[in-house]
Amino acid sequence: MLETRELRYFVAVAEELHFSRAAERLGIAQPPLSRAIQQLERRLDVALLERNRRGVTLTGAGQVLLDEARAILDATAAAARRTRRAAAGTNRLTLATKAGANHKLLRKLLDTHAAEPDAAEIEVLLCGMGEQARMLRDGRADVALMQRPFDALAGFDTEELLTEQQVAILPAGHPLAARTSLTMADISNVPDLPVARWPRQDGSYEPGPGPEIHDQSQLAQLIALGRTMAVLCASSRSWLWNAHAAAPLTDAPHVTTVLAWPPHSRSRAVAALVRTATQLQQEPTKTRNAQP
Amino acid sequence: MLETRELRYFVAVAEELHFSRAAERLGIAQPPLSRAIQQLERRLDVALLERNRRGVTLTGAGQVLLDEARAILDATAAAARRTRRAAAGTNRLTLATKAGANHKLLRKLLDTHAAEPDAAEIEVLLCGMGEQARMLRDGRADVALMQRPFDALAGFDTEELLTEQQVAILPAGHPLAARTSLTMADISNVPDLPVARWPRQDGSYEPGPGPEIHDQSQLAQLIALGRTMAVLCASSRSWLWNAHAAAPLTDAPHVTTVLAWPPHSRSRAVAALVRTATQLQQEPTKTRNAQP
DNA sequence: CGCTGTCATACCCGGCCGGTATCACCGCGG
DNA sequence: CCGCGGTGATACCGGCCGGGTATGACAGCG
Repeated sequence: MLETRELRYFVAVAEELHFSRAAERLGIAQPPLSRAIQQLERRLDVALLERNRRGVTLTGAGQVLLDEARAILDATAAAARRTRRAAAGTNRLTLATKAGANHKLLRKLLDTHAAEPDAAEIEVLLCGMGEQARMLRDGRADVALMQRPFDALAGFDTEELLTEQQVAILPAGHPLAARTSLTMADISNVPDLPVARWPRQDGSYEPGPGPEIHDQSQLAQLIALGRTMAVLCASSRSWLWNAHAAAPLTDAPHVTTVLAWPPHSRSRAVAALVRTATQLQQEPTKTRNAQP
Repeated sequence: MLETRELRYFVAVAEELHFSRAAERLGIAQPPLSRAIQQLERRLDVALLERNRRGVTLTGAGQVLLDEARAILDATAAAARRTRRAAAGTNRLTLATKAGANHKLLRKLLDTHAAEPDAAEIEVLLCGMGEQARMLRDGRADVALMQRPFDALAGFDTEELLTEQQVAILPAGHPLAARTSLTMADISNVPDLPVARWPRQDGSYEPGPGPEIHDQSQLAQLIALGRTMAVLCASSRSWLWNAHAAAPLTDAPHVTTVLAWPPHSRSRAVAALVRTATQLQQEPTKTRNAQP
C-alpha cells in the first residue's frame, strides 16, 4: 500500500524535477529522498522518473501517479481538517463563496436555512476566483456556491439554485451603456473598452488587450474608470456603483449558480442545507433574474 | 500529515468496533494497534472512539474520519493500479459495465471508437450490480457505463449517452404479457408475480415478496419459470428469451445510460473515448429507444 | 470471588528513516 | 586534457518507531 510520505515525496520531486530542490522543500536531505523514490519505484515495479544527464523528467506512469497523488494528498489534508472540525462543533458548516457574487441568493439561502429547526451555524468563507474548489477539496469548506460553466465542478455533487442571464457591466458614460440590450458581437473588439480577463483554473491569463482581474473590487474600480468592461451574471447588478451601467447580453450563455459539496459527504448538516437549497430552487420566482 | 497505515488501522477498528478482531484482520497484534490509534487521536487532538466497558463506539468525528479514510484508501489503491497500468500499456483502457446491459450501445461505442485513429485498445470488464462505481474508485477500471437513477454517480464525471423507457419483463404465458403497455400500478402487488428485488448500494435487500436477484442470468431464469417479473430499461429486450415478454411501462421514470470516469482523470485515452461518446450522443436517432 | 474478555501499559528488538560523507558521471571551460 | 561544479546514487551509521510478548486494570458474570 502506498504511504502518504512516499506520495508527498514523489509529488515534490515530480513538481520540482530536481531531487535536491525537492529535498530542501521537504526539509530532508537529498540521499534519503533518492532512496525513498527508488523504493517507491521498486515496490510499484514501475519507472516513474527518467533520470537523464542534467535533470529529471516524468514518465507517462509518473504523470498518472502525480495526478493521483495530488488528489490523495488533498483528500488527506481534508480528512484531518474535517475530522477536527467535526470534533470542535458538530453543528457548524463552512460555506465557501466567491467574494461579492450572489448577494441576494446567499442571503436568502442563509436566512431560510437559519429559520429551520436545528439549523447548523454557517460560517461564510469568502474566497477569490475559483478557489472554492480547492477549499472543498482540502477540507477548509464543507459546501460552496459555484457557477457553471465558470467553475470546475468535476468531482463534486451539486444542486442547481439559480440560472440567470449574463450582463455586460460598462462605465456609465460609455455610448454602449445607453443600449437596452447587447450581443456578444457588440462588445467584442470595442477599441476603447477591452473586455476584462479572468484567471483560468491554473491562475494564468489568456492573452488579450483587457486588464488582468484578480478580484471584484479591482474590477469595479477599473470599469468605473472607463478602462474596461466585464461580462457577469445578472445578479452582479446588486453591487454596481453609480458610475456603472449594465446591459443584458442576449446571446451569452446563461450562468447557473449551484451549491456544491464533496460527493462522499454524509454530514447531517450538509444534507440539511442542501434540502433547504432544494426548496429554494422550487420557488425561484422571487430570485430568478431579480432586478435591483 | 495522516499516514496511510494509520488510516488503514483506523478503518479496521472503526468497522470491527473491536481492537482484537481488527488487529487480527490487519495481521498484527492488538497492543500496537491500540497504540497506533492513540497516537492518531493524540496527533489530531480528537477523540475518535468511545471506549466503554464492553466494546467501542465511534464518535461523530470518528464517523467523519471513517468516511474520509475509506475514500482515501480507495483512492490510494486506485493510484497504484492506475500507475501500474499506465506503465504496462499506455494506450489501453478498461471499461466497466453491467453484465448483460446495453449490448447495442456498448457495441456501437466500441465500434465507433475503434474506427478512430490512434484508438486505445479497450478491455471490457463485466461486473455485477453497481460494482462499476467501486471499480472506478479503486482503479480497476478507467471508465464505466452506468445508469441513472440506479447507480450512484456521485463523485464521477459523466456524459449522457442514451435515455430510454423502462419495460416490464414478464413470463411469456402470463396474462399481463398480452398487454401492449403497463403502468406501475398494474405490476405492483400482482399476487402470483412479485417484482424481483435488486441489491442496494450496500449489498442488502429491501424486504418484499420477490426473489433476491444477484445477476442477470439468474433473473432471466426466474422470469422464464414464471416466478417473478422485473422492471428494466428498454434495451434489455436484446437479451430476452422466447419464454419472456416485454411491455413498456408508461409511467416509470426514464433511465439514462451514462459514461462515467474519475473526475481528475487527465488521461488522453479517456478523453478520446469521451469525445467519441459525445458524438454518438449527438446522433442518437439510431440508438435511442431502439426496438429489437 | 475467580473467570473471562476487553483495552491499556511496559518493555524489548529489529528495521527503516534520515543524516553525513562520498562516489560516479556529465558538461563545461581554461 | 583536466579540474570544477552540479547532478543523482551509494555506503554507512545512529536513533526512532513500529511491532511483538507479557502483563495489568477493569468490568461483567456466574
